[in-house]
Amino acid sequence: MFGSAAFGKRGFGLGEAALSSTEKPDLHDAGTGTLGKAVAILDIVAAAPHPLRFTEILNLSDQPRGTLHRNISNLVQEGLLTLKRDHTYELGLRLLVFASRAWSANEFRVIAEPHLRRLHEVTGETVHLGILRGTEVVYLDKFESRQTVRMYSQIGNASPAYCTGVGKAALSALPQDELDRRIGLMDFHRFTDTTITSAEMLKLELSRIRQEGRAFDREEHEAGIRCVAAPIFNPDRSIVAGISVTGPAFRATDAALEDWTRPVREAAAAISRDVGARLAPRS
Amino acid sequence: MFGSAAFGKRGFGLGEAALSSTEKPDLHDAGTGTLGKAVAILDIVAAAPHPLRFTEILNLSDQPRGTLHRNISNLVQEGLLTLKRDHTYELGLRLLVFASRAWSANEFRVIAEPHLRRLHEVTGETVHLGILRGTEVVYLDKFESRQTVRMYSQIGNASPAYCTGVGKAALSALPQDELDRRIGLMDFHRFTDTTITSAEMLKLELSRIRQEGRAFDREEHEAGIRCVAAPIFNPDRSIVAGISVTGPAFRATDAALEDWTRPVREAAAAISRDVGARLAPRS
DNA sequence: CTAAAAAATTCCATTATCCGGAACACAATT
DNA sequence: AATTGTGTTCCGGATAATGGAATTTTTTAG
Repeated sequence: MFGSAAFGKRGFGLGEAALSSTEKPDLHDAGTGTLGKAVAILDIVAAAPHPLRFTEILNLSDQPRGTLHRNISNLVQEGLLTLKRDHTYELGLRLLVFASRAWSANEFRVIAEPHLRRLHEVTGETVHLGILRGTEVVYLDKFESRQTVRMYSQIGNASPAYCTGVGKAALSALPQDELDRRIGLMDFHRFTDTTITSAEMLKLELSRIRQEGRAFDREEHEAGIRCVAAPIFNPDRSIVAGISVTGPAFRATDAALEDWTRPVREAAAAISRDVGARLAPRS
Repeated sequence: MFGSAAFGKRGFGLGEAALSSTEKPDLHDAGTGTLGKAVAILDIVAAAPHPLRFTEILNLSDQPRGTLHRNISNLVQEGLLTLKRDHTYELGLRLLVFASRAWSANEFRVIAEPHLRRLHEVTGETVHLGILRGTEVVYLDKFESRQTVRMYSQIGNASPAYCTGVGKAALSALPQDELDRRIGLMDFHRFTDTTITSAEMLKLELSRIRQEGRAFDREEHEAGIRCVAAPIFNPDRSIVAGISVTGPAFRATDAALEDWTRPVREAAAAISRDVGARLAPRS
């Protein structure tokens, strides 16, 4: 299987980000000048299931040979891309260095951290924090029940929003027009037999989530994994995220999910509150 | 039209990387064209101890207002930088997404992983894998003794090579001329009272390390932390890295470090061998 | 081992793109 | 209202990116 190629294209961060209000409705500007071309290359290399050679990148990109070669060379020079001895390319180490800082300095994450920890202690299960970026959820933090699994395996991962608890919770906090816009960009793919596979199903599910204030994921993304999630957002919706308690199906029964609902909601509310207070326009 | 001399300046990754041979001793080339300027901005934001505003970045960079503003806007648009509501900038989420892939797909790391795990099981202590990048060591992987500390806190971190076990081990594997070049770029800073603070001291230490085939860090970087490390490298030195076993001073006594030496050296040798075999020019 | 094909890299005239000084908004401060 | 500091936009000009084609290197085939 092969993740749908279509990336969101545009940058959503925390600030201006989440609801891109005054955006020209062009959904197809393929690259903001030179930098855009460079990032497009990184995207191609990142999305590939195996290390790519020059010509492979050439075929996947729309840049002419000469141009592409120079752009790649620049990326290598900057340490964002690496040319290995076997003539294949890898994402560069410098990205790790940047990401390390991006993570540890991220204010939103720092604010949420104590609440995550508490939620983990209360439930004893794995807790995730994810933030909405276009139509995907990017996992920002995680507290694991059993630490046998490695952390990096999840943080920074981007999953489709429509089939994860955190993603659906976050979507439910978007204003209607913005939500519709994003749903329009989605590309529904069936991962399991409970996966939501149409805009209609998703909208129905979201209205239920809005009413109940919590979202479930009953093996919609990965078989054997279930969770409850709740939305996090600040007053002007410039930050839209979610938090979840996850467990293996045999432990995360309907009853258990019901039990976790209150603590998850409370943690989410607490984070929303703190974020509203500490990341206000003027501080 | 002479061979080589191809890629220049800086890019150190895995491939051609590690010994960048024919380079002018430029110390601070502030930007390879447009991309270089963009990365320079990311660097400034990453290095800052607190979130920066536009004017602060302006003062720290050598780009004129108009130029800087446009470059920053492009970065924000690409999701590599985030403009928050309080007018400060943060590194963007997209860096996390890229780094997640960069880490999980990194061939060198994947090859080393089983050896790291084994070393951790044998010693019962924390094990680090770091790769040399210029004058710094970037930590690529880590197996912790007690999993209470979070992983991300170390992976992707870049530390000066001269004051860490992994760094010194790696440096010891460089050819003399390349080593001299890099030492010339170093900026010695005293972290503790055992920190190496001059090129002479470092060279002396490195010759000892080369003889013994292992490097110590006796609280040179951080008080209370000691380790033994061994170098990893492939035949042509295009990959230069190190592996270490680390512990708190009270446990990592001289005797303990001596005990760990053999397993560390063996793990390093095994990784070097595997890397030589699997990342050969022709595969 | 040699020949042929494919892939990777370099070249260079053209022009699109980026540059950057300066003017313009927009706050916050007095 | 005046002032200062900060962020954003403009636009002619120069630089740096472009991309087609030639060259070199690597790989495959004979």
